[in-house]
Amino acid sequence: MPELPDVEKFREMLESCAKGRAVQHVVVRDTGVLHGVSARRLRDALVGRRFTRPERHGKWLLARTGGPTLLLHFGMTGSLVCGSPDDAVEAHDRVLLTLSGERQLRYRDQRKLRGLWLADDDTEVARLLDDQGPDAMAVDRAEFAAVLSSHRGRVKTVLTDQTALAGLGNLLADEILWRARLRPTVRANDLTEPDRRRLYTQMRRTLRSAVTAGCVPPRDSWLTGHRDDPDPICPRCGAPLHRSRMAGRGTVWCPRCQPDGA
DNA sequence: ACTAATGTTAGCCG
DNA sequence: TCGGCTAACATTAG
Repeated sequence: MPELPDVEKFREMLESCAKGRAVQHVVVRDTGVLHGVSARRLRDALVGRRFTRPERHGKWLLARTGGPTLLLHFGMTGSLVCGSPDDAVEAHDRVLLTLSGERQLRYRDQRKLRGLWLADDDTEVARLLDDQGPDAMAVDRAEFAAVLSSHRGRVKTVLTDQTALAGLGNLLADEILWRARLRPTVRANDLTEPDRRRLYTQMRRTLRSAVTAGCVPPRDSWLTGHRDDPDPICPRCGAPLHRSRMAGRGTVWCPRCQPDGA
């Protein structure tokens, strides 16, 4: 599930659920999601702290407290749940943070591909996010163009490379390229100036809608609404969509709408 | 039984 | 150094 729009939804949830509230209890039900921090140190660092305004960079969520920062990454199946301590605990609830005011935050994740990190200060936050490219929501057109021009790989690979640009995942990349009428296999540095402008515009439009929806919505008018169909059809031109594999990820595109750049 | 799934990373190769 | 590929991580659903 989690790409930038999902993580932004978690950020908004965290802000409304936890901002200003103090951590009363920390329960780690599965230490497999902790990275570089023990359950004891996590508890000692967080209990008694109050959450301040959370931030997001790419697919990372930063739960700030004014002291240490809890960093969350949701992998492919993670989510953040805000509820009551009385809610039934589910099988994949890995970490529970009980907050003042009868609230409880939960890091829920089936596959445990990523998890939780703890940074003692901003220096350590910066170190953990050191390899991240500019955030896809915040990047300006010039910087975006510079990212594309400086990579010789395929444009889809560049869009999903978190060190080049942070936030886009497999679904968003396919969706944005389809809207911009660019084939995922074209070389990023072969894009023309109009290509780059169109790609930037469509990235912004797609992100704006997806952030409003809180996910990459599988709407009928979106490519994403059809990628799991048995015989998918392009919702724009009716041509049969193509499927392939790029960098190990399933890739869907329209051979008619997204012509070979050459 | 086999495959793919919205993520990331180490290791290998050219 | 860069880009591309594969396996691995852990788990479930079709």
